[in-house]
Amino acid sequence: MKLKVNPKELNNQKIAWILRLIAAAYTINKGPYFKIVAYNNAADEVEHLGVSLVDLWHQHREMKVTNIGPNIKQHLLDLITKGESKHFDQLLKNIHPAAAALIKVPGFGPKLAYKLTQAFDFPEKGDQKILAYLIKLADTHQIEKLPHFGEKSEQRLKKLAEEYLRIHQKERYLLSDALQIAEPLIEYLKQLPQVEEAVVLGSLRRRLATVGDIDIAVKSSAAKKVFTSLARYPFFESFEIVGGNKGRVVLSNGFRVDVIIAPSADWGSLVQYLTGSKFHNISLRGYALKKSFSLSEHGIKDTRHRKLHHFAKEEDFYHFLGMEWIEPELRENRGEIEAALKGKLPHLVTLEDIKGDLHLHSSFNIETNYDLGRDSILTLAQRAKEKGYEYIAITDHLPRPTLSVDVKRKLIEERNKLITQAEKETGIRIFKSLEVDILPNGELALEEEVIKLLDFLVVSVHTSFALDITKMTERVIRGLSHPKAKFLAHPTGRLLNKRNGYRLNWPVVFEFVCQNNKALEINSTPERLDISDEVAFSALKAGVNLVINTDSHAARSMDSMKYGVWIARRSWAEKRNVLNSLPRQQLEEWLLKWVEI
DNA sequence: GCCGTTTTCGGCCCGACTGTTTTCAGTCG
Repeated sequence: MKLKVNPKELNNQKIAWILRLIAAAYTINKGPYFKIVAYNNAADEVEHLGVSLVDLWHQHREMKVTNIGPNIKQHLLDLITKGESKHFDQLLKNIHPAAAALIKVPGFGPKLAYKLTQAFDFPEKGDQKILAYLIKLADTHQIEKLPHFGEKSEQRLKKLAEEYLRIHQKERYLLSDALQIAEPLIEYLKQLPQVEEAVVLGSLRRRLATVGDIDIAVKSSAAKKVFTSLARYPFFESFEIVGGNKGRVVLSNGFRVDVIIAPSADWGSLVQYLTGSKFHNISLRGYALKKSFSLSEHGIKDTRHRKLHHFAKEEDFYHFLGMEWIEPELRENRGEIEAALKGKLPHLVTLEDIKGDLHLHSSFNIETNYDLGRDSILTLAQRAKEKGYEYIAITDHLPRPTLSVDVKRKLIEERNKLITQAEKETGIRIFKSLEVDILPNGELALEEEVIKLLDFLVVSVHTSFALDITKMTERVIRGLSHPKAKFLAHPTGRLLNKRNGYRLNWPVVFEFVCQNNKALEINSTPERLDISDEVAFSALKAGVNLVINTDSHAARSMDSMKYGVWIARRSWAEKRNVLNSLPRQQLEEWLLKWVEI
């Protein structure tokens, strides 16, 4: 096959996919093992990069990325500038295009894809068509005739292909949805007499914005009884036991839950191993290996004395390696192992550190084109009080632009009265604010006469998402330049599984935010979680301050704060990096200090 | 092909599961 890409549509995801394809080509061609590893490492890196590789090149003429050395870099530049790479095409020469489609299916590796596409006359284009052809081959028992294949593999491949067509193309699950499924199940398991402990594992424990499936570890020495009880849990579509200690459940809503049983003696090792991330564990093993230790879910093996050390507690597993216990949110191989060795891990911000919510929508009828909130200003303030907050900001959407300034002013004055009342009634400090649109040219969609009635402004982009990266960057910077604009809300506009969000030139935005005493929001709405932890991680490195808000349109949604805090923790945020962890007086000093730019 | 707390050469994570064949290859997390 030949690789043809449109440089304009080249994003990190596509680049990662191409790098994996090259790794697969080396595997098929029995190329050197280290090249396969190198290309896969490069793909992993690109996939987890906070910035777009293509943007990096266009803006700075550089591409300094771990695991991308001079060679891979040159090939990628060929793709970015010419849309093709002679070297890649040479490697892919004997690979059928259908093989590239087949390896997207979990369970299909390079060798299998190669064998199948060599043996049969697959269509060249269209993932659906290619998989349909595979299913037809299985149905007509063509595959089992091949050497090293049998009836069971044939049926397995068919099942994998069908599952991919049915489920896998679907989106990942939101963190919030996954927790709503996992938490009752954990409670159910914990109640069982044979169960000492039950926790979530994997990406859910590390609090990723979205997760592929749910893994739960159960501490028990009676696996069989646990499985029997598990099979009685309501809303199952199917239940099967995989190996001796693992049960796989598919819930009626399509969610997959794996339940792994471990005895208490090895609990720590197992939980460490299954929490991941894969990259954290690889890095940890690499470090351990230098000290002649081999790590696994069973414990730590001293390779010189062949002695296996067992760990009942995860903390002891890390301590044995001479490092601090690492918070699950940090386990992404972003330098946490080095920090843990030096005893310099960050003291991550917690939900209890949060003193207020600076992005809330009330039900006050402000004559806006956008959605109103469901609850009154007073209700929001009361909820804030219950949560132990010291302050909130009411940041309704702006009034319709077509209204006269007079009408707008009257609306705001009326609303200000209600805010003052609620403030008196609850003792919560309530800032008078609006969420103001930044127009495509960077102007704010609100007149100065109205702005002066407000304490500060939340600014955000709600229209014209398609501007190019340079124009969009100028736009948000100009919007943030208003002295009363204190932070950019949902800075990329992404909607998880639905919309990628616009691109910004982050170094430029970071610098502006730092130098002008502004902040970036982590929006805690489960469908947004914007900015991402990757972007927040680089933002904090650049010295940017964060605010974590819920953007609630109902009092109940104010509980979503935890999701934003988790994203902040994943980006290494400490309390001092999060402005709405400040006590009221200090927060006011920041929020109400307007500096002309 | 890339990297560096054994740093410019030598080494690159680990074990389980599955299906096939009977000692291993392929894939996954």
